[in-house]
Amino acid sequence: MPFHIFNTLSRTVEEFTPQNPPEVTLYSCGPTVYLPQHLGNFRTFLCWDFLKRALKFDGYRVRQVMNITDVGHLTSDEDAGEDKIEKTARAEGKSPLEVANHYTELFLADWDRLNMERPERFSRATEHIAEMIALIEKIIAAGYAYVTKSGVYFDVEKYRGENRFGRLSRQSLDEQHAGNRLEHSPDKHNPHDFALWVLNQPNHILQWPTPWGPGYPGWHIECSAMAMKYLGETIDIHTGGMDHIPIHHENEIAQSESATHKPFVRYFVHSAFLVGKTGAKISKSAGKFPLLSDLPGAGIDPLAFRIFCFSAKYRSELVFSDDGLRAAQGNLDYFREFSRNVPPEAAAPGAETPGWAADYYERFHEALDNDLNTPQALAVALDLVAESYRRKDFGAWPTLIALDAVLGLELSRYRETALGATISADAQKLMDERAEARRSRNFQQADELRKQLETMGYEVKDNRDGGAEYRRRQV
RNA sequence: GGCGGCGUACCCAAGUGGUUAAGGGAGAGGUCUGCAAAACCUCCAUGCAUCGGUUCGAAUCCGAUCGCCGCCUCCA
Repeated sequence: MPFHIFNTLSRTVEEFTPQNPPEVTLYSCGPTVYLPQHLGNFRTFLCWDFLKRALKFDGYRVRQVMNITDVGHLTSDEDAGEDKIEKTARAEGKSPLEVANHYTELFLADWDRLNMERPERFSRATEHIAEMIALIEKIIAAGYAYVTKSGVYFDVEKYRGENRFGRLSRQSLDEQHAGNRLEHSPDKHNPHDFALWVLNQPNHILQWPTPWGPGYPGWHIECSAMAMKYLGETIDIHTGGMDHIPIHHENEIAQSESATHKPFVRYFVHSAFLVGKTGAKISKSAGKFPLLSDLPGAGIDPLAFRIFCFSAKYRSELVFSDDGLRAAQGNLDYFREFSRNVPPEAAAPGAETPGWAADYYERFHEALDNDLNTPQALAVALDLVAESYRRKDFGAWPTLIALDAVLGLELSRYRETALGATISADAQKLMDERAEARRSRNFQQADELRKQLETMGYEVKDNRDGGAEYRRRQV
C-alpha cells in the first residue's frame, strides 16, 4: 500500500505522491523562541518526526525545513501589538537576539533529547530578511499588495475575487468578520488585509531598511519566503498545528500564490493539540505548562514521552496525564528489557530472521501508510516482542531494529551500552557475598544485599539454578 | 454570533458499514520463584454520550438532544 495522509485542502485521506520521487519536500512550522517550548509544542514536532521517518521507511528521501521565528510575531495582529520576543527581552533585561538565542538553544537541546531527526535545515527569520523583501516586492508587482504609512498590506479582497481565499478553513471572510472584535488600522483597505511588512513603529527594537522605509516583517511572510527559497515554489507537504489553519496557512497560501501563480502546497497536514484533563489545550498563554525538563524528576524518560505521543494519532487530541506517561514508560522499559535479553548470536550481523517476523514488519508498515496510524504500529511492535518471548525465539531482533527506525528508541545502541556496562569492584564484592548467603539459605541477608545493590544502581535477577544476574541500570 | 472538532471499559487509545469492538496502563487470578524481578497465560465494553432514522446489517451514515473543547487576537 502506498503512503496515505489526510490533506486539509481536501479534508480527506489521500494517496501521497511527491512531485519528484523519491524526493519529498517538507516544510514544518516551527517555534517562536521567546519562551521554552512546552510539551504541547513538542507533541506536534514529534508528529512530524514520525511523518518524516515513516516516509523514509517507505523509501522516500525527505528534505525538511523548519523555521525558527526570532522576530516579528506580535501579541496581536494589529500594529499596536508588542513583539513577544521584545517583551521577554525587556522583562529579562536582554537584547532580542540574546533572548532568541537562549530559547533556541533550549529548544534544540530538548529536540535532541526526544531523538527527533534534525531537519535538513533550521532557518531563522532574521537571516532571511532579504528574501522576505524580495517576495513582498513580487507580490506588490503582481498587484496584490499596497503600501501605506503603517505598513505594506496584502489585498485580500483582490485575491478573494479569484475565489481562492478560505480554501483551508472553509470559512468565508464575511463569517470571520461576524465576530471580529479587534480595532483595525485605518490604513487598511479592508479589515481582512494583513501586514506583509510593518512600517513606522519606532518603538520596535528590530528594524530593517526596505524600499518602503525601515520596519519589520509581518507574521506570515517568513514561512513563504523560506519555504520557497529552500524547497521551491511548490512544496509537497506543509505541516503545522491545527491552530494555523484559518489564519497563518490561509495567508501563506494567498501571499505565495499571488506571487508565483503556482500552487504553494500540495498536502497540508495538521496536528491536534495535547490537552489537559478537562480537554483544554496546553498553551503558552495559559501561563502554566509542562516542560520536557519536568519529566525526569517524575521518573519519565524523554523517550517515554516519544512513545506517549506515538500512542495516539496525530489528528486526535491527546490527554496529558501521569498515568499515560507511566504507561509509556512501561512500554519503553519493556522494549529495553527485551533488547538486553537478546542473545549475542541473534544480534550478530547476518543473523537469520525467522519467517514469522516478516508479517509483523508488514503490519507495522501498513499501519504507518494508513494515515500515519502510529498507535496501531506501536501495538504491532509490542506484539512482536511478546511473540518473541512466547516462541522463545529472539530471531526477530533485526526486525524490531528495522521498526525502531520509526519508533526512534535507539534500542540497538541501548543494548550495546547496557551489555557493555562494567560492574564496580565494590558491587562485585556484594554480589559474591549475596551468592554465598543464598547458598547457605540465609535469605534475610540475601534480600538485604539485594536492596543495597539496587540503591547502587544494579538490577538483581535470580535464576532458577541458584545463580543470579546483575545488571547496571541504564539511564 | 459564525466556523470546526470531540464524546469507545477505571485511565489512555485504535477502529468510521459486515465475522467474536486493536493495543497499552491499572486491577484480579495463575505459571515460574526461597522471596522478588523479568516473562508468559487467563479474566476485565452483547456494547461505543442519549434518543430516533436509513440499511439485510451501524460505534461507523443521517437527524435531533445533552456534554466537552478549539478557532474567529498571538499560539503547535
